[in-house]
Amino acid sequence: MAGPTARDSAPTGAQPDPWPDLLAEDHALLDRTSTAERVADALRQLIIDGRLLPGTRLSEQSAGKALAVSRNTLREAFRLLVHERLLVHEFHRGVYVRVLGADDVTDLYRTRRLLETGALRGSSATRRGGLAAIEEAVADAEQAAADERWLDVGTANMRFHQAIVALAGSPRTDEIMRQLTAELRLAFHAKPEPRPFHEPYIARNREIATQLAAGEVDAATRALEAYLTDAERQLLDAF
Amino acid sequence: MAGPTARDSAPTGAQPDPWPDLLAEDHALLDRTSTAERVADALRQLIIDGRLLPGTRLSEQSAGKALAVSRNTLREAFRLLVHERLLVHEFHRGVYVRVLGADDVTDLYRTRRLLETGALRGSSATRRGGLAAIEEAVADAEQAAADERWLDVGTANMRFHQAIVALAGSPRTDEIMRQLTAELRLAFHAKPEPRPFHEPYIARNREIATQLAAGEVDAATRALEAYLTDAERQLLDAF
DNA sequence: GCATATTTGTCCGTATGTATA
DNA sequence: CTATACATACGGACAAATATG
Repeated sequence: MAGPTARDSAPTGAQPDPWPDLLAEDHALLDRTSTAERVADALRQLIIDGRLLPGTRLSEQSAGKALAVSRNTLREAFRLLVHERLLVHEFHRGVYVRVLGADDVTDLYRTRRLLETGALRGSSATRRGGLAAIEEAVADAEQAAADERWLDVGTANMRFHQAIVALAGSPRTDEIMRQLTAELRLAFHAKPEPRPFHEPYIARNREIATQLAAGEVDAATRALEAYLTDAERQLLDAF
Repeated sequence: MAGPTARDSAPTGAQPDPWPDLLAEDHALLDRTSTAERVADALRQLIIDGRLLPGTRLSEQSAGKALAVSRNTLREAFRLLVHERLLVHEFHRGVYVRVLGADDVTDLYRTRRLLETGALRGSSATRRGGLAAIEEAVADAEQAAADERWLDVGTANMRFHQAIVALAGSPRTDEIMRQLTAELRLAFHAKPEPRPFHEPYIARNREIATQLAAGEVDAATRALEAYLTDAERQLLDAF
């Protein structure tokens, strides 16, 4: 699998290869990827960053001109993002940045609870590298809060939860969690006050991280469940 | 949101509307959907049914001719299925029906364990309708086994697990599980002997269903975990 | 309610780049 | 190395549906 593109025939000099292994991996370098995927990446980032707000219409013509791609290519990118639930597609009417409803928030937290508490329970004190990632996310959130960079606090908080799910050691679960958090951003961007949505949870993240480091998995799981319940209610109250 | 397409103005006659609410919902009727999605549905079904085996190459030209759609439309459908991991896309080489590796099987079962046991734990004796769906899936599997329809046994078994996850009451979780089971079919189709892969589990499904009906959630969870461990090992032994 | 303009859905032709016999 | 086949990406065309005046 994944043909290594063998480069047996080195140039017959003594000089070592000045290009270390940039090939042989996936790397977005030198567009070893389709433009549709790159367009999807760009649009996804715009949505996650809140520069394309929920409800915004993305016309094929204007978006295609802005991104300098043809309509066909753009439509392929749209399909990907619709599949990720970041866009909605209304037949013969175009695509829009998704607007979450209260039921979406409820469902997102239900799914998160399943994944996150399951990952905690399953990782019985193992996986030391995973704890390091959790610790780092908490530290980043604390630093960002000290600098009053509330949006970065939100990003670090999400990295914290991503790191918790990573304890399960499953690439597919990681990918599922990535999509859920991207979708959750839509709810955050609907409300323009980042500070009260993120600040209260820094201390609770710290507490959970400490409990995990001490091997108190059950306590950490209960704390995480309470965390998710409170965060969900806070988001729902905004509706 | 989700514009209800209000039909306030009823026709002013005494006659009741002969067309009950076919509008106002999603409805696949009268192709209220794009051809790309229909093509994706068709291809997905072909893969799930094993009529397109893992490793098969799907050229744009021949597939487009067979399905009578243009290459552009076909490419949109390909993007969807690649995103669902049923196809793989090798740049400038085309798309292929995915071939699972041992690591994929391991990861699939890791994720299933997380979802299925989590759904069981979370559904503390609630949701009676959910138990009915579980019971029905088990009964279907038993009937199919009696008729020696082993492929249908496999389908019913998967419905059983889908019904377990449905206890979580989350549409997103249901959708995730759907994709996982579709992906798992790829592993089954790699091995052409359906009977030994499905038959041994019918009795175990029955046991789990009985335990659930009796409210013995912990026992059912342990039985389900053992089930998944055994099924995973059996698939891995086939490599 | 009607006529028009705009936008999407779908297809086709084609130039370019890439992989493979 | 060349030739062939194919994927990539673009642009144009037309029908169908929707939005607008």
